Amino acid sequence: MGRPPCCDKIDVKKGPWTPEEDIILVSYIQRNGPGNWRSAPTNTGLQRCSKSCRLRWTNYLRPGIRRGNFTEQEEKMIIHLQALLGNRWAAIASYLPQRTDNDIKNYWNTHLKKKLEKPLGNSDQENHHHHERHVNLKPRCPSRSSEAAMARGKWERRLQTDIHMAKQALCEALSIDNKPIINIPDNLTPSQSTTAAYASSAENIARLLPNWMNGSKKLSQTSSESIGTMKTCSSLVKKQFQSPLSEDNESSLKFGSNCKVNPHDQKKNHCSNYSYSDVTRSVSAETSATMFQDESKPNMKDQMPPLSFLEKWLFDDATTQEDLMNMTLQEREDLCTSPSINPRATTSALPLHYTLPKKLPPLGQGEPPNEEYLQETIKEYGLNFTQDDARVWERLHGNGGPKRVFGIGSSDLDFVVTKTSSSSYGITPSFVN
DNA sequence: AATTGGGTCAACCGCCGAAAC
DNA sequence: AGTTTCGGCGGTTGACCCAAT
Repeated sequence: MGRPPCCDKIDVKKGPWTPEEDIILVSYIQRNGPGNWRSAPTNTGLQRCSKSCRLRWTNYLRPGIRRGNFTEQEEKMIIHLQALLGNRWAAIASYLPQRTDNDIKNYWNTHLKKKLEKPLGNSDQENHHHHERHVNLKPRCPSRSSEAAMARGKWERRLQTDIHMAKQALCEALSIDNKPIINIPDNLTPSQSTTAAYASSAENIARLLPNWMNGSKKLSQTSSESIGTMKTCSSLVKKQFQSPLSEDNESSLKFGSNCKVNPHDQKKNHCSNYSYSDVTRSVSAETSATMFQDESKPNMKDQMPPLSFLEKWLFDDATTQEDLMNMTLQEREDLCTSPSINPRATTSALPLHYTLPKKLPPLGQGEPPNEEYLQETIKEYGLNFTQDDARVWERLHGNGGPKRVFGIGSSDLDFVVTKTSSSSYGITPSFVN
């Protein structure tokens, strides 16, 4: 005997998700956190398989997702990373925190692949050759020995790890200044960046939850404001969740007066069917991103820092790339831990690479905040710290123990729903074992 | 106005390793 | 230890849109 199945495979619904289904799923995730997909269909009454729920969340509903309008920088990064890593879209997506692997894959298949195959103009041609140089690194030639291929595989993995480590170090170092780190291209206004139907996930959630940020015209500026708006949202969600498969009267509550929405018309109407589009604009992706913790995407102070050495390397600068390529692993590690890049690195013997746990514990099972951890964190940030620090946690507990998830509020889904802090200290109990 | 063909992208499929029983 | 499912991933499909004819 093995595991019991998560859902009845016979009555599973397929095809596009309806807004009602989205609401049900979002509500469920607000209560239970992402990760427990197995129980999602049974607990919500959704006629979807767990896999479909997970996919819907990770590719579409998850906050912090930006859709469409790939910037030139993103495009270059994808091209370079694809050349370096191949079609490992999940790995590539980990360098573009706001993009899903599915989106990147689609964008590659529909835009970039063709673009690179086409004969190009002068400036593009350089990129093309540049790209080809990378592509040619790949072990395509069957005459190559398997040892060479293996060595290359190892080298790629090491390089990937190194890049990741360096990026995180840079993220950490640069985010200390509390600079705005969200990476919205200059040429896009907030509304432009979310013009597509179901454009940003913040928009999605707001669409599903009309009072999501009710009463906060501006972006939430203080934590109390955020809490207030979250309260509104939360109570609404609770209310909705009590009768998720409700009839028209409730769906009109959810979607406003024009709520007879055919999902396939959404693209046409560009959200005009929804009465809360203005409210939606007041929600930054960043704000909403902190309200959920995704289990598959490292939050790691999520966004990219300003153009870094590594980004330069990823984008254009062949010289820089060669420099990095020529570095030994040790040298690259030194770069990552250099105090000039990461002032905090000197105090830590721990690797900067921190992998987020894949699962969140069920509500109520998180451990209480650890005193030692709190003291260390307060020492590091003062009393007003608002984020957990995995590095501190790991320094105190090593790799064996339970791991703390980044981010107050972001990982504390219980808080989002119940509005009661999970701990008297105000930090989240989001541990995994 | 009708048809056609290419572009786009959400969602499904199948595989694999890990986890649960 | 063996079986079954889950979760994650990459490849693919098919419905929809839109411009060209």
